[in-house]
Amino acid sequence: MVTLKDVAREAGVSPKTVSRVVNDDPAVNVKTREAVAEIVRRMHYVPDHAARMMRMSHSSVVGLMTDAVATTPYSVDIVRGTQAGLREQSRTMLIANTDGDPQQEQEYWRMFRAHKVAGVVYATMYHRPVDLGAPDFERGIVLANCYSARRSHSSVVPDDEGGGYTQARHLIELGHRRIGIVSLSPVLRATVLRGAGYRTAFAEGGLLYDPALEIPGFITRPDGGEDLVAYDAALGLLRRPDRPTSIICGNDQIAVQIYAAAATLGLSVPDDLSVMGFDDMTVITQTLKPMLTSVALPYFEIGRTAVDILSRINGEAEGPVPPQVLVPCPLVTRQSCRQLV
Amino acid sequence: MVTLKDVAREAGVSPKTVSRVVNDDPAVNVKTREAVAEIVRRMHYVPDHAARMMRMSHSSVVGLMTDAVATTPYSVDIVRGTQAGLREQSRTMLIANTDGDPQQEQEYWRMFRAHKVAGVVYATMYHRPVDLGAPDFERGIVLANCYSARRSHSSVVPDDEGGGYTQARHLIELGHRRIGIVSLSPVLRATVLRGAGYRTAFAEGGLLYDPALEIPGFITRPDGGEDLVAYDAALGLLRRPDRPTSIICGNDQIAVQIYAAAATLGLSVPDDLSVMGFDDMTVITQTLKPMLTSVALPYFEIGRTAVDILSRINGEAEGPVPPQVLVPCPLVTRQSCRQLV
DNA sequence: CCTGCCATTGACATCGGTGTCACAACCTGG
DNA sequence: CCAGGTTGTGACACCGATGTCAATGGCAGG
Repeated sequence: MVTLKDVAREAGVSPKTVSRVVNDDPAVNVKTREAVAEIVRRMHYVPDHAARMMRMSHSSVVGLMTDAVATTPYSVDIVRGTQAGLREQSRTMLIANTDGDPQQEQEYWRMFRAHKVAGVVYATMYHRPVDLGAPDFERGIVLANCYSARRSHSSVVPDDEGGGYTQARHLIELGHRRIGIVSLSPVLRATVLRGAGYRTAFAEGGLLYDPALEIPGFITRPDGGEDLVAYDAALGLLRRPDRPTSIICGNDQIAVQIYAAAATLGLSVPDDLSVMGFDDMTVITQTLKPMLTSVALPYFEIGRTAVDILSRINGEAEGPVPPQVLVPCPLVTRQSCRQLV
Repeated sequence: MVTLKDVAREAGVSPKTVSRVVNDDPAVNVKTREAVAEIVRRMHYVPDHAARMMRMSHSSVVGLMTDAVATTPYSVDIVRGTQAGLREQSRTMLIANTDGDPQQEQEYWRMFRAHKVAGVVYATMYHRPVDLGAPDFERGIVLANCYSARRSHSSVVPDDEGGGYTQARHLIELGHRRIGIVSLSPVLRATVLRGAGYRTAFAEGGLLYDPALEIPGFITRPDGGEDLVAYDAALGLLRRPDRPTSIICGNDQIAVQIYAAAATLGLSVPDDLSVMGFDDMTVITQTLKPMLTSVALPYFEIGRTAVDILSRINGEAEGPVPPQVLVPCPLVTRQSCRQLV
């Protein structure tokens, strides 16, 4: 391990001067700076993070605590987004996955303290309220994809209401007047918010919201798990005499089953039925025939924004600290929705 | 921040004694130990990672370098598996996602050095050879889901050959004699290995391998991207007069399109056609109607095993350091394959 | 009672950086 | 030519832990 002192000896200056060069302190003569910089390069000197951290009493590492990000495949994009944001500040992150276990979570909070992380992004798999177990943690905390039940922390969440609006609006603009909805479990906040979005779009388009056309595609089992019943839900909708010309899905998995139901009934997508997904899981949306039009969950952007807010909280960046940021859910148009004449 | 000294003062002993207690050094009187331990708890003392790391000149953090794990959704399970392994050693990981950019990769190697990570798990999205740009890195490196082109590092990879064998074997056991294959791009190592597995199983079952029944489901564009053409490939296979009774897929996305092709031709899965996936992306396998039988890529296990090997390399655990570990790909039976009478 | 060993504890140096402050050399304007 | 300022550099202490080694006290054996 080559240290400051080694470089200093080689360069014939004091360690402090090398430190200055490494840290871009302007109070160094240009000639000295260049000479030292050259030697730093030549010797492959890398400042010791531990020593620096010890002296400065805080780290350049940010903690990322997640509950079970991995189970919804694309929510890892929160991780990617977070990292992209940190990279610009040349920081890294320590990652901690709790699998939803409070015990593990406690453990990881302690670890974050030990590492003196510069802040924590707390991300969840579902858009939901959380109540951080009062972790006596001095640095900033930002919630990603979840929000504080007691409004004690800033949060960055997808604009589910806007997403629902976008779904409905697009179909209405294509001329659809009878729109079915196969939604997520009604207990989810996303479902409620998107419902509001649908209603707004319907009202704007002069459509009546018909509760009979909205059916849950997932049902919650007594054990807390969920069953995907979108296939049956879709059959129910599509066998009605006044069957909808299009269906809005709570997520892309539901759309897969809608396709299957349509195939079963001999209906063609999009000729006989338009289908609109949510989440934009490319593994599904780009794989279905025809490819699925969907509204994307902006996970990457959520992660990135969370980092932004974090540096504001820590006073490293200018700008206000909003209690909540809504990140828009963009429409991704593919081939599953058709214009009605 | 509560320090050793604070605890020592409070306990009326020297800092060194507190250190001994915290580190379970047996050379401490039982009474002293208990008294100090109590105060440590009461004061919420957490040892400063930076100071410890500096003194010990290595960290308890392991680096995880990935190329683009996020684009294949379930390969994040490598991350989860790695973490699960580290947790048992009460370690954490620094995560670095290079997006396949060598420049970023260099940067992150430097950072890992700065952090004095205890080792690195280098994971890739596809099972492929890699050539680490000779990072002058003293600690252990283990490759996950990839292997060293120059055999210079240990690697942990899925047993693709075994996986292919498992796919074919299961169908043969169900009585299938005409088996179509819609494979991944032929340039992938996985495709070659699984091909070998198919042949072994075919030979064992007394089947002839017919090249005309194997068609790529992905084709590589000139720009390096890939197009999913499994739908057309499947139509080709299924329109043959001697159409196969079952199809082995290179991954689950291909299976989605096989289902679509079958629906187009009025064939029912599994009555008219059995379909066997690969990867076991639950988002797909549990969503399709009927649910897809598939062979799982054991990403979680790969990550976990990599951590194991790493601690052997670093001499923290007993056991030999194998140059390569093959992790088996287990069969996950669902409803898409049927027994032929 | 003395010697030597063991169990326990503490003083001190040290890891690799950075903050503080002193100091030398060089200006600048009166 | 000098007071007062500016610029560039280094000496030194310190961050919080742990390794080394010495010191202390108790006890067994001779």
